[in-house]
Amino acid sequence: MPTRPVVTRFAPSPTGYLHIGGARTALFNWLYARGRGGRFLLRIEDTDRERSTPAATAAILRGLAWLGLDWDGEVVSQYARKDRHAAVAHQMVARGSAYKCFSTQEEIAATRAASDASYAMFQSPWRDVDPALHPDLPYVIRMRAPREGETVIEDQVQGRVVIRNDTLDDMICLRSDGNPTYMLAVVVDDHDMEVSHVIRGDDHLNNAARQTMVYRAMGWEVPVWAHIPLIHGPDGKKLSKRHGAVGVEEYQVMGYPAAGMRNYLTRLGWAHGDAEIFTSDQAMQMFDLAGIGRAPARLDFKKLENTSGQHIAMANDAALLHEIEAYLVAAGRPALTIPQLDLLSRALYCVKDRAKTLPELLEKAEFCLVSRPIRPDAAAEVVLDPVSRDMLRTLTPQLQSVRWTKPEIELILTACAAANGVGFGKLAAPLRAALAGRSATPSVYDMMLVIGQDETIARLRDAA
RNA sequence: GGCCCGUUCGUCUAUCGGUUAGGACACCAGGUUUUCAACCUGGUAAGAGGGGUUCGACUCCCCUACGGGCUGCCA
Repeated sequence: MPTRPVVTRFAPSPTGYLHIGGARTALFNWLYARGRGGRFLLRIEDTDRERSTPAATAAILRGLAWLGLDWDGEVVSQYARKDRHAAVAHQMVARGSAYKCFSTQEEIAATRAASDASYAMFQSPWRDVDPALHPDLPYVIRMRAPREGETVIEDQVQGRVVIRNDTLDDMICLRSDGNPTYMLAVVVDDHDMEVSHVIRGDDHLNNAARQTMVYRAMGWEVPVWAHIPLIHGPDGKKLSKRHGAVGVEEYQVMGYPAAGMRNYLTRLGWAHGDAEIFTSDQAMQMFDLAGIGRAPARLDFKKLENTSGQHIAMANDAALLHEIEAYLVAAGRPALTIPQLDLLSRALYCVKDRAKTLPELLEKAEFCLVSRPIRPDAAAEVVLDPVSRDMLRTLTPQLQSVRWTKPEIELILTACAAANGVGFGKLAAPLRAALAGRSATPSVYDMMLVIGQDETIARLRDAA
């Protein structure tokens, strides 16, 4: 295998959001390059002018940025390189490895219809026509693909794949409007960008054979191929809208931290022994093409949540706070005030290891984010049942008419318990049953500590 | 239709001819715990089917079934 600098790339077509599968492909390329001191490039495949949109490109860039997948150099627009592609196409014609075809789409369709085998490949009647006899009409440039022999793809994931040349037709390289097709553009760009490793979805495995022909025709070095299986939905079917979240930004809105997302996606369809939870730096060191599985992997939200939770727990507090702020923006939720941020940062130690997602973390930190003093009309509140109310009355008669948040009630009950020498669990049980949701919260002690209930704590200590 | 790829616990996977087929998530049971979460212990659970090759096959070969992809002037 030739040794040249490692250069990988991610080359999405801007027709929508950044697909979760595309994100994983980008991640693999990024890990491979970054782990080997190579370069990771980004190219937008926008040769299809009908469907490419600037908004889609922006969404893709946003998605990559959120996942922390940084690329080297400028974003390359494939469309902007159309002249170069056309030049190569004509160069191939000059070399005899491609030819001008004047058949129109209607003619091709008619030929197919007249044929017995409706699946028959189209064989252009212009393949061997003397150029001197060419009409002055619009034409496409087709590859003069070899009809004998076979093309071999040495794939790092799928192994050695042999494709008979007679099963490949003369693909179009240059459209009749002078624009290149994907099949030509991708090869020219990868060559010009000095891409050494093409890591992409296995839906391109067959294409690799045709693209190899272009490399050969131009005398260019063929890159190392690695065709990775696509991601499927939980039901094993191809991932689609009906599976719910397909775009990466949806995952950001659901509150998964980028590091957890990266870890999960890396581990989805790739393994390195028993390694499960790792940082991106560790992933870069471990990542290799040999560890990529050959079968499509299914998305498993349970495992994603677990991985996500472990990353939240191991996150650096400052970084986590920033991530939370970014999450709130992405989710369209109100930003936290400075005092709230301050309180939250103090509460992190007792809430971050018990949340699977960012919104869940916020929910468990509700006790320190709610505005104080708690007012009867506060949004997050509960109405006490008679038994619980009675309990509260034993210590603080003036509390009867006030409605409290759940954590607040537990706080009060703790003081209550301390005063009566009764265990909190015993006293709180009936009340807890009456509380809707039974949402998990940090320990009362931690909550009081965070919100500065030092006096209450002191009283508890005395009682104990 | 043709060609190509794939198939180990429910899920992600380890194994690269010889293992009681391992780990993780999920699940179940028990423990710990002043709540929840966390944590600890244990448990259920897998080589699609059929032929070969071999002393020996999850590992190699063939067939079948199932799943996926390509077969576009889409990428």
